[in-house]
Amino acid sequence: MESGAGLPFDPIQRAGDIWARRYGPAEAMRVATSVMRVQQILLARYDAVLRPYEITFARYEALVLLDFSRTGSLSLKTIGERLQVHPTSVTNIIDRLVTAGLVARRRNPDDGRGVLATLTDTGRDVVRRATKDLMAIDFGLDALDDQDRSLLFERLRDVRSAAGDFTSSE
Amino acid sequence: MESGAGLPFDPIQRAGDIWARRYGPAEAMRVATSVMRVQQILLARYDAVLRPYEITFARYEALVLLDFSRTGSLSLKTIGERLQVHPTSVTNIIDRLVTAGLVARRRNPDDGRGVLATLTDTGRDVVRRATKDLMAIDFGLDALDDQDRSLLFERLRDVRSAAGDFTSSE
DNA sequence: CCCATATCAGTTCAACTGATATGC
DNA sequence: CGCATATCAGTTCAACTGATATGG
Repeated sequence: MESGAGLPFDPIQRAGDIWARRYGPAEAMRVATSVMRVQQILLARYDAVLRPYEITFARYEALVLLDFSRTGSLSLKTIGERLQVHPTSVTNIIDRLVTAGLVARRRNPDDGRGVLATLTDTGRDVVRRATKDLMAIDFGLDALDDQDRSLLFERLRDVRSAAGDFTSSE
Repeated sequence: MESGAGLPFDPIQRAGDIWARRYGPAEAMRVATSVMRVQQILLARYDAVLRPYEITFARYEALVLLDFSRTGSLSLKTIGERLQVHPTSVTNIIDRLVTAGLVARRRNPDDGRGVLATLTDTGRDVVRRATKDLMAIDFGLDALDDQDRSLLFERLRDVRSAAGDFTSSE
């Protein structure tokens, strides 16, 4: 992929070496910095792929969640919980998707306090096409084989679990 | 660590299962989503630890880089390259650090176009104490042992390398 | 009444674009 | 002159706080 930047050395490796001499054990810092940087790289690539559809990755994630639901609609509350997004951010994300014609808002018939976001036909088409495009670039992870991917998922799940992100095995 | 949220199931695991039935192979998507979420979790924890010092993680990273340099000073250009941050963002980050009295700006004597950012005594004290605090929480990665950390670093390095982030082995 | 859900107004933060000043 | 470095003005985005409206 090789975007123009490209230092002639690995800045995280170098920082880790200096860190180890100056501060102490550098293993955690190296992983932390790597996660930050990879997140930045991946997000930039996803946003580039999604630009033609005029959606951000955050909005794409909301569309996927809706496409997954049986009826194509979910309460904003549920969307916020699943995507771990702040209520006001959910309102904003759905606002944009409604403006773009990809989602419709309606009151929850079962609970007048709630609002349901529902995929429109256009929205369903966009999420399917965007997904195809993201899978075509392998989510920016073609450097990893399936074993690496499973391993990475599991270790990152351990971190999420320890942070109290969810509770299944306890 | 258990912040209040906490779903009764792993939302990424669940999304992966549905994805596999609806869209196809879900390994890449699971890793991608995990990276996004872990980055969010870690950043929130770092910002909480750094709040007493009134710096963000981005500003902390700049302080560390300066502390690592022989003279405690680097050109803004170098800082931007190492931290992979946009020039205007570097200006902003250094602005804040100067206002907080942690860094001083001066012209580069060797190149009048450049500006050097230099750690103040206060800045050096803050970065040392903040580092101690971050190491005390193990950078939020106490769920991983050293072997996991090395493994994670290496696989994430593969992703960064494939993205052209640096060139050392080619 | 209290609590839940969603929204609104406004703040902070960081990435970015485009234009500009200054020095090599 | 062209090019590099940094800054400035302004936009977009997302997370957040605090306040508010509405319904259970």
